Amino acid sequence: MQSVCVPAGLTPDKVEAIDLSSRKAQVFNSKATVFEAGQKLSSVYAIKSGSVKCFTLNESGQQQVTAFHLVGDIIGLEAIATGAASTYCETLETSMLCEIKLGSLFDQNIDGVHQNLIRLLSQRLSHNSRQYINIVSTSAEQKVASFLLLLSEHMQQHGRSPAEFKLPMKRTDIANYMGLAIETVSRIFTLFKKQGIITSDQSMLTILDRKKLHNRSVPFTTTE
Amino acid sequence: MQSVCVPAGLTPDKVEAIDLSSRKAQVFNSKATVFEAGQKLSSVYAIKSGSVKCFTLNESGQQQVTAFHLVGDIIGLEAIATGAASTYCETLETSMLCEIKLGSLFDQNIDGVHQNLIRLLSQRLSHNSRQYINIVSTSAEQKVASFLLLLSEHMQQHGRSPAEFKLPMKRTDIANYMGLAIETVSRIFTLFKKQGIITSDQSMLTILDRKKLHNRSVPFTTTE
DNA sequence: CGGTAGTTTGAATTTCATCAAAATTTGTGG
DNA sequence: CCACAAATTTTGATGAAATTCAAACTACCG
Repeated sequence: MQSVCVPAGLTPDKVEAIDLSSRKAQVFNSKATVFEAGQKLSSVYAIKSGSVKCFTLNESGQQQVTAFHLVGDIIGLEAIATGAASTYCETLETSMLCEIKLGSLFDQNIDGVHQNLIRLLSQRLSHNSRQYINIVSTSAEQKVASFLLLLSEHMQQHGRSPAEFKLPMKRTDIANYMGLAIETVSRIFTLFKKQGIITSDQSMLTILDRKKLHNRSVPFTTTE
Repeated sequence: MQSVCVPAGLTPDKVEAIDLSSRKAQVFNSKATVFEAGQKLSSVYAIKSGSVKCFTLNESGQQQVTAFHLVGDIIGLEAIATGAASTYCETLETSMLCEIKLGSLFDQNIDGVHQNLIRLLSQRLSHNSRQYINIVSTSAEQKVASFLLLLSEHMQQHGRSPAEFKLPMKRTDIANYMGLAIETVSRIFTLFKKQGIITSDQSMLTILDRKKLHNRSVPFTTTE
């Protein structure tokens, strides 16, 4: 998961405080487009609730998922340098996003917003690096285990249960994101279920044995 | 390759101009440690010449390469948020690095250095995203082709020949970075040689047929 | 020139993708 | 609230791709 992190020092709330004119959150239906690749973008968006996926399209229209973002994340940061979005971004469920005009972050250094933004971006780089390690790992089992643990951590950091949460994305998206076939992801889920590591009721996931899950995950990204 | 990019608006030279006291570049021998994971870091480093690899270590001492950085890159950006390096960083050859104190970037917004740093970080995110796509692609051949093209682009952006350059890293490191076995990387190199796409004399690489190489690369990351 | 590190090549094995079909879940209209 | 259709997930069988193991070969360094 790229940047499923609490943006320390630049929480959505703090950022919103900068630009009062755009503090109101907008509601997006499920599968709504937040922005498109190449689109001129002069804002970033804080996710107040819900979740989104970011992806690119190749010439034959196939998706490649590059990131999932959940509550508390800020999206569109990649567009600051060029002024244009580098990926498509679509809600995975009904979501509330708060638009933050870049001008408000750039023009004046109110309340140290520059430093906060720099820290947020730096933090995002660390998270990307960690996610990179998860993906590069050769075993599909490790990839899926690490993916679930990262989601779980994010939930915990946002005051939710790390043991029980909803997976907003389809298996297809997970598979695509992890560079695996959907069948492989499915098989690993059933394997973990049989081994009593997780259970799932519809899209609710329960981590029964965190330790075992951790043992199956990528050894480089140990936080616990 | 994470961030093999010209940091537009924050070239090493520009950044150095901020903090005159630390403008002098230091020479690092090959295989020298620039910083270690967990080490307190209050500077970033601009690569004036040479190259480095960043990696993590797991409990059994195995490396996982997370990035290569070449001339023109700035390293240590991931440490800004936490104040501590998140990876080890080692030179791949004799290199010259220029230390840039973070204080000089943070304290005052001289010459819009804040905005420049923000742009640089944002740009890095885009590059990571692109590299992510290269890695997630399922075919080993695509991974290696994309890797070579990305290196080539970086060389061009730094005024060097995009068709002929030195690979500073070992096959082992490339394989590790791409999540492949070293034998697989080797086999793909020989395949590309047999097909007249590349040649290599020792560590010098020559791209003979850029178009073919591009056809073999990941379809999502097309710049050309 | 000899020894070590690094690379290449071949053969056997494992892992994962693909294809096909069944089972389950989700969404919709009555 | 239920029934039906569509979408998604699961499961099994097969094949392709990449890893592993082993050994030979080459470059590099004192």
